[in-house]
Amino acid sequence: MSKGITSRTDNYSQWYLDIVKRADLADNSAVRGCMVIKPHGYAIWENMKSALDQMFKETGHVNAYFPLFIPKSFLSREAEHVEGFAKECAVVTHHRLKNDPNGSGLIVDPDAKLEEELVVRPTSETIIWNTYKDWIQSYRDLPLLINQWANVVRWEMRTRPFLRTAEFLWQEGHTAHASRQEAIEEAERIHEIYARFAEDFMAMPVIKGRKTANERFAGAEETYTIEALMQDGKALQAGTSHFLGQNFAKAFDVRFLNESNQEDYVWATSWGVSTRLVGGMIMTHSDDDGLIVPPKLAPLQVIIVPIPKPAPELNEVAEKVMRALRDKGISVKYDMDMKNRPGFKFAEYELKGIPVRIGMGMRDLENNQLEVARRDTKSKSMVPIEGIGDYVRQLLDEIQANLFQQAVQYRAEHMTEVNDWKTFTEVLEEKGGFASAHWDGTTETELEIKEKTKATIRCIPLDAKEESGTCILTGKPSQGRVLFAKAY
RNA sequence: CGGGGUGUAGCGCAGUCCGGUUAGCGUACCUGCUUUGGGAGCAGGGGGUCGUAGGUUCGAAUCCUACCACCCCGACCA
Repeated sequence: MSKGITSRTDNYSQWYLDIVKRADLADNSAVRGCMVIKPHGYAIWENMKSALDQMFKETGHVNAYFPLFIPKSFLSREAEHVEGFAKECAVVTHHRLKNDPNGSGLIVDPDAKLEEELVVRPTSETIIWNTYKDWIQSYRDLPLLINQWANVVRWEMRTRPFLRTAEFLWQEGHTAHASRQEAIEEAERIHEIYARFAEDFMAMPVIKGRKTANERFAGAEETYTIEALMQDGKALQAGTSHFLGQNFAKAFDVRFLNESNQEDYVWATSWGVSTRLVGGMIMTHSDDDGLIVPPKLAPLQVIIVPIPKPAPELNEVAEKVMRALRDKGISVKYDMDMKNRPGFKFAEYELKGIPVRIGMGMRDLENNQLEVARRDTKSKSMVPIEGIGDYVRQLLDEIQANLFQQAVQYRAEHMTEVNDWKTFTEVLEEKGGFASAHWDGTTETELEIKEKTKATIRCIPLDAKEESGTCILTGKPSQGRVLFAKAY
């Protein structure tokens, strides 16, 4: 495209990289696999963060902070957990540098070797449960509902901005409960919050479901997931919430006395969403002209562009319009830049995904009206200055709703029930999206299907109806459909 | 880690095969003038250890060796 964005049909992953770059969301950094999140990208994450944080607080959670470094021995306490993460850990082995005696700059001081190596957290279950052991004595200390906003490191071989980076930002909740039931309810409550956040704020429809044993979090008894569908037909795991049973309590010896003075291990959950959501947002809504941000997450909701350039009469009206919008809780900026012409600004703000643009020239003022353009449909209308606040408020809501509706429709069109192997492979290969099919419930079959089609079981939907059928691969009996897709 | 590709100005590239004055183009940047309702025009100007380190040569962006980084496609993963 003229704006330097590869079209989605030509090369979807290049399009994605172009959007990230041209919309000023992130840069590659000097460190392999790690990105610099630029102000515009970070502002979107901040908006996600504050909405989620509020939802967590409303459900009784509090924030805390645990160390970046985890003693290596902690990681190995829970057998499945260590197996899941061992392959992608950054390890700190020394604590000092010194000048190379041979004069070739700094070297690691061999005398500064750590007695116990430290792992840069890939997730914090182990250090947190080691701490909880000291905090929990009785059922009166429960439930313990803690969340932390942090960075984590997973040494990925292949990275993509936001979707998979070696270091990423996220929140991880870690809760402790007196009963199995209570912990399961907590995991479900958060699952629900994630789904609501994705749909209400990101305008990204998600399917709520459970992971199969094979796809489950290392160390969990049950993993709940929200799965979204991207515009290229691939699925994105957008958030997971885990019921951890007593696995970590046993590994870290976290016991409590219940009301009948009996000792028991506590029940645990953990749950997280990450900067990956920014990638999900991009791939759910954006088009070949640039980024599209749902109004509720937009760093800036409305931009006012003076035509052809700032002038006293225009500035005065802009001030008035901004007051009217801010009264309605809308974020707005007036572009006072003298350097660029309107056409340039239009393109630039479209690239950055500002939901609404107001164009304002002398001709408009004479008619007491403004040109209001919406980013999602790119349509423009002339709107009376009087009542502009209410108009834009309503327009933003409409944009938010429209983005969601479009995504819902896309997903509906890419949700295919299939009953035979041939159609199954064709759907996955050509049409993309979710293939809803019967599965015999075994990991062997799941792996064989992955081997043959590159598709995985994204989830067992919570709302799946009971329906007997036969496995798409083996023909063995099945009690319900699961969702297959190629995934990010 | 396998297969392929690319490293030359902030960004995008040509030049490399076949070594030879001062390394070039677009864009962005700076100055001035004219412009201004969908990425303005003209003129002038600044900006380069040609990825890094060795080697060959009178002479290397160009040839040789090693290394590094990034991108694409696989295997692994949120």
